[in-house]
Amino acid sequence: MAKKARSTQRREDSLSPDRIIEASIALLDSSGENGLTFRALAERLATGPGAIYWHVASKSDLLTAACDAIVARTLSEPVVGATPEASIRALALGMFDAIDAHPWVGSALTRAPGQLPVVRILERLGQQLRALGVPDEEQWETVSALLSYILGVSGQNAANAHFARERDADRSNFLDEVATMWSQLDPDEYPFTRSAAAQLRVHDDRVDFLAGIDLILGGISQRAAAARKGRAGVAGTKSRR
Amino acid sequence: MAKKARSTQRREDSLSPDRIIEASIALLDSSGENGLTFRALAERLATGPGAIYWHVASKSDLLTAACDAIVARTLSEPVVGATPEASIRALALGMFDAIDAHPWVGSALTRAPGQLPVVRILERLGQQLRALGVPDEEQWETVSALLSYILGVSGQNAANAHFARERDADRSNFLDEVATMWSQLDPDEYPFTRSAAAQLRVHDDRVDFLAGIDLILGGISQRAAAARKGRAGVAGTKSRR
DNA sequence: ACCTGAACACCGTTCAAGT
DNA sequence: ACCTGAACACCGTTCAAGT
Repeated sequence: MAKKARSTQRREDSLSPDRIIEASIALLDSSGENGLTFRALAERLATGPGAIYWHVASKSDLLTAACDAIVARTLSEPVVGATPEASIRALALGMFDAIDAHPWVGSALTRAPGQLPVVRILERLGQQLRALGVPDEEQWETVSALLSYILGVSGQNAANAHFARERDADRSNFLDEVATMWSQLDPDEYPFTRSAAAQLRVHDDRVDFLAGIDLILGGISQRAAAARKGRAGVAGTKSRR
Repeated sequence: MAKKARSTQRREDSLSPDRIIEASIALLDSSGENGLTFRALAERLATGPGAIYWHVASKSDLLTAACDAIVARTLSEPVVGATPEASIRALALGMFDAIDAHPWVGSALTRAPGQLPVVRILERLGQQLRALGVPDEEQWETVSALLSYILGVSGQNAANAHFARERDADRSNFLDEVATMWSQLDPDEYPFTRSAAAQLRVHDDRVDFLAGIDLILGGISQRAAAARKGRAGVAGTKSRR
């Protein structure tokens, strides 16, 4: 057999960042956040823990890279022809579903501020806010609000999934435990939470998530309306902040 | 010397959950999230790691308890006579400042879903939403949105502080690094993020945070206005969702 | 009832040594 | 250039044994 022509030919099963990331995703999906271990990973890749460090700088980098792979996949469809509001909703729901499928992505996102996976989301949101006509000076705080909300829900979802895994391996079971705890709180001190316990049992995370996005979008459009009115009416009276 | 009268008298320096929690807070404030260690804690309390387990069930319980102590302190002032909106703003800002002073509280909150510290915040928000006249069926999703946003910002702040500590011990230095990274992104793929890099350098977290709260409050009032209009006008046309 | 501290079963990371 | 795997410096948690 003549040797292969390609000069950078490698053994099919040799290590590479991509193979390591794929194995990490598989491990995280099957065993949760603390299932990702250099030793477990090495076993899965039929190598030693040290080998992985040739391709990857640290565990947190690896987690961020795995997270980024999921985010990039999720944001891959461009969503043409929709209104900016619809695009933001679609983008947000896409992220929600991705985190629902891979809860560890939620905590990875909140632990990688300003890193590539977060930037991908920021960019998409920002472009839609521009399309929506949000004035330049308000774009940063508006995109920050949307992003914080999305990351907040992500983190909560991840934490719920993590707790459910640790405690009883069932998620609705865990929510039920929390609801029971809430309904046993002191009625004088926690009237709202007690009544909310019932809602907690029947709520739909996805619907609640979208309701929050709509609330923020509503705030954006209200602010835009106020700005229009301000421009049309008398000078600077009643301006914001 | 006659022995003291109190029957449950203990050595002044004996262990108690409270002393352990205070020592934990001191440790977390001075050495960050992973400064809290049973060995370091034991040394500070002049005892062994095993002794702590007599009073505390696990590390995550301890972290939640420390977090709860800060949250309870922060929410202690009742804020009388203010409008519901102003109360929500004050409450949110209080939490923001507390997390700014104790960044580890941010990540502790996001890792304790449905637990006491989160419930305290939920309750206060919920009571103000009732005062605001948000209808019963909308209270849950509204309070969820506010809470997710607050927790999202908390988590981001905690992550920023954590990263800054790990990398260069200076926070604005870290934001500068991120801003530089953003400004070097591909202009075609990341136009928004590149232009946002400038804002990142000069922004004020606290102002941005409040702007997000105002956006959500705006969405709430807009929804209320739409509901009033719907009731006054023709039947169910233009109803939400 | 409360405390001690050694021991267990793990971690991430490094690094001399190999190919 | 890439891989091996033992070793280092940690962890949280348990538990027999003490007072």
